[in-house]
This record gives sequence, structure tokens and C-alpha cells, in this order.
Amino acid sequence: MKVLIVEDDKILSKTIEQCICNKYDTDRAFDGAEGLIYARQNIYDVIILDLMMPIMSGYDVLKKMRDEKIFTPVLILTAKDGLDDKLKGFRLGADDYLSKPFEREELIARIDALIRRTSGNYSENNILEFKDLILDLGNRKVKVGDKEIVLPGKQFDVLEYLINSKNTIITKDQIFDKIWGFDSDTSTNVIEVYTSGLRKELKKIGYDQYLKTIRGVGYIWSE
Amino acid sequence: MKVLIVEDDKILSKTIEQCICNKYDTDRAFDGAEGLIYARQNIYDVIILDLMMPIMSGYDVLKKMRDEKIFTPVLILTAKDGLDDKLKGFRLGADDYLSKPFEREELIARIDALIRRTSGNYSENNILEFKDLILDLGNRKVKVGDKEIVLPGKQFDVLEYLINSKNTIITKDQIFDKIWGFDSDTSTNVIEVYTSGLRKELKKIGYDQYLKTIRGVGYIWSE
DNA sequence: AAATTTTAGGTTATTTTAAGGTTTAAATTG
DNA sequence: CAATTTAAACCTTAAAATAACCTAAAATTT
Repeated sequence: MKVLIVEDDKILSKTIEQCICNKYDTDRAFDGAEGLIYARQNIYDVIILDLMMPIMSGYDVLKKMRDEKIFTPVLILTAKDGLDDKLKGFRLGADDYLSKPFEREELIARIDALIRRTSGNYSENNILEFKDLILDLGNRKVKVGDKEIVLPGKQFDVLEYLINSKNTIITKDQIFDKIWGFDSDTSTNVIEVYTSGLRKELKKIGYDQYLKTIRGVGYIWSE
Repeated sequence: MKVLIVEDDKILSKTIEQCICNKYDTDRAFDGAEGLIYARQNIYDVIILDLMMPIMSGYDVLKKMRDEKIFTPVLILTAKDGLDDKLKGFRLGADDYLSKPFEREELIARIDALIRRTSGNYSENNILEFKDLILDLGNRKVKVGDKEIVLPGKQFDVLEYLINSKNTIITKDQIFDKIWGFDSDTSTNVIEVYTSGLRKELKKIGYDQYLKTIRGVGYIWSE
């Protein structure tokens, strides 16, 4: 497992490395531009990204990364703690957020969680697979063999989220926070509507059986 | 997971509740004395405790709690941020400290960390074990080897509570307060119904013998 | 026009109640 | 002192009540 640390404060950078180096392979970059170059290699399992950096901020790095379809999970690490910053970070596709000062244990736990959440499921070229089902995130198509279904925006998002978290119960709140945003004031019943629609579509390719309801809790994608 | 919020500022109290309510079950107390009464139930996984409160300060509550051998992890939450206060809090047995103003993410992270640090029984990946019995909280499955039973909502909750408190007698009231909520007006006979159902299911995997009745008191999970 | 959201009725599973049976321990009796 | 009775606590089951979920269709937004 490789972790990239993008942090201009050399002392902190070293500290982080020492925190995690006996669990992960680490590389370090000391400003945003350098970080982006490293990130483009697309070989890291997690990127720890500081926000406040010279030349190119963490935001810029993250945005460029996502624009370039590099979806390595990113853990934002920063002294900033305004809600706006957090929202901006998440909107740009950060996967988690940790404010300084932080604890060793927490950092490790979050990296672990991030890897657990994200690893193993996505194959190289932005494709998510489950058995013979193929989710192409590039063109947002869902295929099994030569059969193909087309899912409108959020339906695709929900499916992607569930498959990417396979074998783990995802609560309705989690789905809601992830797809609709925790500050959305949509009624949470949309989730039922969407899962219902999703099942209907999945049935066409014989994959509706894997989306299961856990009554009182949420949903799970599993065999 | 239940969290008690002891905070006299009703607006802040509500805010905290909203921050964490989709992740934890919350109860609220609005002064120290009330907080202590709640805390004595000994059913919470974490107590968020404000320091500056009328009638009885957070310090007093914490001190009394520890005197009475109630070791629920406490997260001190306060506007004070002098080192002295922090030291005093820790000396009295606080487990963590967070200054206002704080952020949702950080609060949640700290609560999570606290639970992780203190609840010893849970292994990293959210799994509770007893001998060969595995309670997977991620997908709410109960397994022994390749045998598996499915427990509906509250049945699973009761089992989790008992196993997590193994070798300790849990009174019916504690189970009731924890799973149903102290303000529930369900008849307490449900607990018998649920333990009965639980035993029936556990029998299928040969683990019903560990759930024992302590007549006149409650139940215990032990060898 | 397509995607999203709300509404509302139907369906299913969980939760609760209630009632009768069983165990336990203490009180009473032979 | 042993056997029996009693009463309280607990167990079990099945039916009733409730809450959660599903789905189609209408309304709304983009």
C-alpha cells in the first residue's frame, strides 16, 4: 500500500511519515505542483493532502486530479476548519477530512477506513466490476455481457456507491449524505424511489438480487 | 450507540444533537444534576459534557460519576481553553477535550476515536467476537464457522449489547433504556420476548447456553 | 423532455401485546 | 425436616398493531 504525503511543512510531513511508515509505503511531495506530478502516476492507495501550500493549493491539486480522472482517495489535512472549506473539499471530491492537530491513531484509522472503502473495487481504467457486471464510470454505462442498461444520474450514483461498498450495510443516511448531500432538504423517501427504480433496471440484466434491504437500517450489495 | 449530551445552552445542545444524530442515538440533559441522573443509568457509550453549567458544573458531574464507578468515556466540551482547565478535566478522568467552537467532523471523529479507544471488545473492522461467534456490525450478520443466523433489528441490538458487556450482569432496565430508550412506554415484557427469540436463534448455532438469566436482576452473557 | 421529487396506497416484516405455561424460591404444612 | 403450596419471576407463543418499505403515478424541477 502506497501513501503520498503532500505537505509543505517539512517537519509535519516527516512526522506524518513516521506515524504511518511501518504500515504503509510513503512518498512525499513538498508543494502542490510536485504533488500533482506524483499523483498523476496513479499508483497511490491514498493521498494525504494539505490545503495551504505555496504555488498550488490543495484545492487546486484535488480539482486538477479529478479533472484528469485520477480518483485516488484523498484525505484532506489542514488547519483550516471553517465549514465552507470542508464543503468545498468534499465537493471537489475529497474522501475524508482531518483537522490539525490530529492524533496518530486517528490518522491511521482514517487512512485504513479510506482504503477499506475504496480499494479493490475499482479496476485501472475507471471501471467498477462485480461478477460479470461492469460499471463504466467514464461513460456511465452498466453492462453484463452484451446487455446494457442506462441509468439516469443519481440512479447510477447510488449503484456505484453500493457496489463500491459491497458487503457493507450502507444506511439510508449515508446514501443520502453521499448522493444528495447532508444539507439537502429532499425527503429521504427518494432513496426508496431510487432503489426501487434501480432494482427494476437491474432486473433486466439479472442483477437485482444483489441489492438487499436491511430493514430499519439501510441497504447492502452482496451475494 | 448512545451518546448523552449534557449542555445547558439549549441551542448548542440541539446543534450537537443534529451534528451527530444520524450516526448516534442521543439523549440530552440540560444541567449537571440532570446529567448525573442520566449518566447513572450507565447505558451510554459516550457522554459529551459541558463544563460551565448552573447547579452542578461539568467537573462536579465528572467527579461524582467516577466516584460512583461509572466509567463511561467523557468528552469535555467547553469554551474554556486554558491549559489548567484541560489538566483539571483530564485529572478527573475525562477522556478527551474539545473547545468551542468546534466542527461537526471533528466532533464525530473524536466520538468515534473515543469509542474505539475505550470499547476494547470491538476489533478494528467493526466486528465483535465471542469464542467462534462473530457479530459483524458492518452487515449485521451473526456467524459461527459457516453457519449464519439472521437477527432482525432489535434482536441484533440486544445481542450486541450483551456480548459487548460480557461477564457483567445487565439489568432489564439497562437493556430497556439502551435499546428501547428510557422514555419508551413499551411494556418491559418485550425484553423477555426478545431474549426468548434470541435464544431460539442462538440455539441454531449452538450458542444459546451463554445467555443466562439472573433471576430478579437481569441477564448475563458469559461462559 | 428528461430527471428528480412528492404523494399515496399497498405490502411486508418487525415490534408489541397479551395470555397461558414453566421455573424458582420462599412460605407453609404434615 | 421433607413435602407441598404459593407467588413471583420468567419463558413462550401467536395474534394484533405498527412501522418500514415498495411502487406507480402525478407533480415538479432542470
